[in-house]
Amino acid sequence: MNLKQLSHMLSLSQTTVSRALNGYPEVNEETRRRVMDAAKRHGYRPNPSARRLATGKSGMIGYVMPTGAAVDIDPHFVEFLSGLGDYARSHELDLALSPADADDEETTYRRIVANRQVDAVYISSPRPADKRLALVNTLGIPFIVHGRSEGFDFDYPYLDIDNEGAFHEAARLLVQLGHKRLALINGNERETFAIHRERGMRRALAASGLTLGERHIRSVAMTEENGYRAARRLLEEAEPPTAIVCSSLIMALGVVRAVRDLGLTIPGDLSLIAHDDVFPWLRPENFPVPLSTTRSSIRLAGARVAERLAARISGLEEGARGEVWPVDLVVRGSVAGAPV
Amino acid sequence: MNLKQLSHMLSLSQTTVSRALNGYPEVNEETRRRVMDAAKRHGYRPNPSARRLATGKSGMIGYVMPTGAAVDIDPHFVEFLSGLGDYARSHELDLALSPADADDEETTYRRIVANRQVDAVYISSPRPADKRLALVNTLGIPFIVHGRSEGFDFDYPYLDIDNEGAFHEAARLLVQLGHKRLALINGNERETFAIHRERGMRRALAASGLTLGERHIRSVAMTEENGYRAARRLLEEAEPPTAIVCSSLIMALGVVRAVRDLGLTIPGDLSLIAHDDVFPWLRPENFPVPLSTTRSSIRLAGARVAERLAARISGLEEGARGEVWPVDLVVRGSVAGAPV
DNA sequence: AGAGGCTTCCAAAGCGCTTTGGCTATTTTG
DNA sequence: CAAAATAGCCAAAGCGCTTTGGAAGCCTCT
Repeated sequence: MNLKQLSHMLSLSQTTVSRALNGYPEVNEETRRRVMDAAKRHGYRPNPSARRLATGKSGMIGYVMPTGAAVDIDPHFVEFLSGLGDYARSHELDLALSPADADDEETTYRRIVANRQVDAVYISSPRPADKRLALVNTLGIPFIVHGRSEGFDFDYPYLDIDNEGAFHEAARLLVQLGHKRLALINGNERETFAIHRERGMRRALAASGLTLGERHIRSVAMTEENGYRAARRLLEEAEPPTAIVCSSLIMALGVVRAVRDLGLTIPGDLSLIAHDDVFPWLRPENFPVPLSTTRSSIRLAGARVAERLAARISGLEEGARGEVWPVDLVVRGSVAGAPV
Repeated sequence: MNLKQLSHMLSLSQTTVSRALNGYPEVNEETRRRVMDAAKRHGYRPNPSARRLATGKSGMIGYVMPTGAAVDIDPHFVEFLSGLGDYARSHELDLALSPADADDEETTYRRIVANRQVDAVYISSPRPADKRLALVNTLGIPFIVHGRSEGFDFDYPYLDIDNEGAFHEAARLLVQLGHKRLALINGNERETFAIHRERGMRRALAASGLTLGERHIRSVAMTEENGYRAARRLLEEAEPPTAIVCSSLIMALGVVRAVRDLGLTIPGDLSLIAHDDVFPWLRPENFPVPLSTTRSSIRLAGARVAERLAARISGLEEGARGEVWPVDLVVRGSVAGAPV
């Protein structure tokens, strides 16, 4: 059932039927009802390919997905996607994942924009002065960044959590508990979120005259193994930290294992706080010692990004509005006063 | 730059240019070279929307993604996607994720097929007599199932791993080591892979005159917490199992925690084998006691599924070929002879 | 030399929608 | 009451590609 057939069966022109269905004003309300009704009854759905060709809109949200044998998509992505999809579904949007060579995403961005394959894109895990940002900004496609970049002379729309504030609070708590030697096991130091977290932690320490030595920061890919290694190195030093803040639950698994291997205990010898993106399959309260966390649902973020993208596509949202979500500090058994 | 302009600039008809570009025979080889050359020089790329409208082919692989507040996409998905994307990239295919109400995926399948939004789909986590299979089969869109279903009167193309064989081997090893009370912590019992694993394990036990009692099987969603709970229940019974086979690494985390909480040891009191889909961020060799696993890279499976879908789209693959990959049994420290 | 067959090209008709530019009544306005 | 505005509808022109149905030119064959 296509427009032609439908309009013929209603003895109306395609123009009128099209307009009736798309809510244009120049059509009699009763006619509109007739049309709407017939469309529903016959299950008419406009062909998206045709509509896309005519309007240039695709009804899709795009994501350029870096791939390659050496590239690991991180498990956060699926949770984010889950939220994004949840919203997208209710608004008849589909997602287009365009795999790209991790070393050359630009070509792919240009292609999907030139071909009008998607109405908007979202960008994740931005770095300072991230080239993708500058690119989509000049390409002029609606976009939202999940996270933040830095060092641009233009503003851009983003959704981020208050990483700096979160880690500031975490560190502040530890300092208040008497800890003097803190360490940070961070994610990739080239990503903005990691920079912000470090910044927040330093700020909290500085407020009490403490510092975060170079040897007390580890920036690594967020795997269990890296968490373990980082923790071992830290804890085997001459003056080991008495508290660690850690950028992910998965790394925290490794930290806990390291602590055990060294015959230490949490929170007796070491206090631990980790950031929790809220995975259904790994929960901080189920750690051997319930883990204190800075918590923010990445899934909700996905839904919100989808919502804002939809708003941008339909012109409801404009400008470079940034949105920063506060992060909960959830204290559980893994923190205690500094050992004497 | 579109076809019209290009053909005009070459003083050829659109027909000829189109044919030259698409490799049709009815065009002079020299003309073809001229056309190809000019196309490349001017960076001409056919508009996919137009092509799609004309041909009905979209250049996309589809996946219907169940969503909803209660639906958790499992972290395996992202690894699979990673492999899929890796292959898709090299063949200029994009992925279309269509979010669907988890209770009504049919509507979405019908929509993407009717609208010709994708050239092929893949189906994951099938169940016996899975409705999606029957549906796509009648809808007549190329597809591949990742996993297997059962109980159909038609064949279908799939890629699966030898779950039954894997768990058979795992159980057989444990039996050979003298274990008599084995338990299985499985995934959702309604999914075929879980059924196959149970079947494999039962078969191994039966071969030695042993059985797997109802109380020695737990079928749960694959989270750390569920692994913990299942293990506790099993181990707190009057006659606890001396060996557990577990369907996922994530659940195995929980099992390990339960064992510790009960003051038991691996492999002294309990031998443990888990299935490993090969995540970059959680490796069995890094468990407190290196974990024995049945191993199969889900990422490679993703790449293979993409490859076969591409072959099906272009007509290179036909029929209902099933492909079953063998699974490695990797023995590490977590298994030992049954306690005396 | 004329019929038949290739080769190589083209004009034009889709694909199914949106949108422009009218056109005809009907209503409002001065 | 004529003129102007408005409401409601339509025909037709795109959007940019593929594909159908020729057609012209040149060979080959009898």
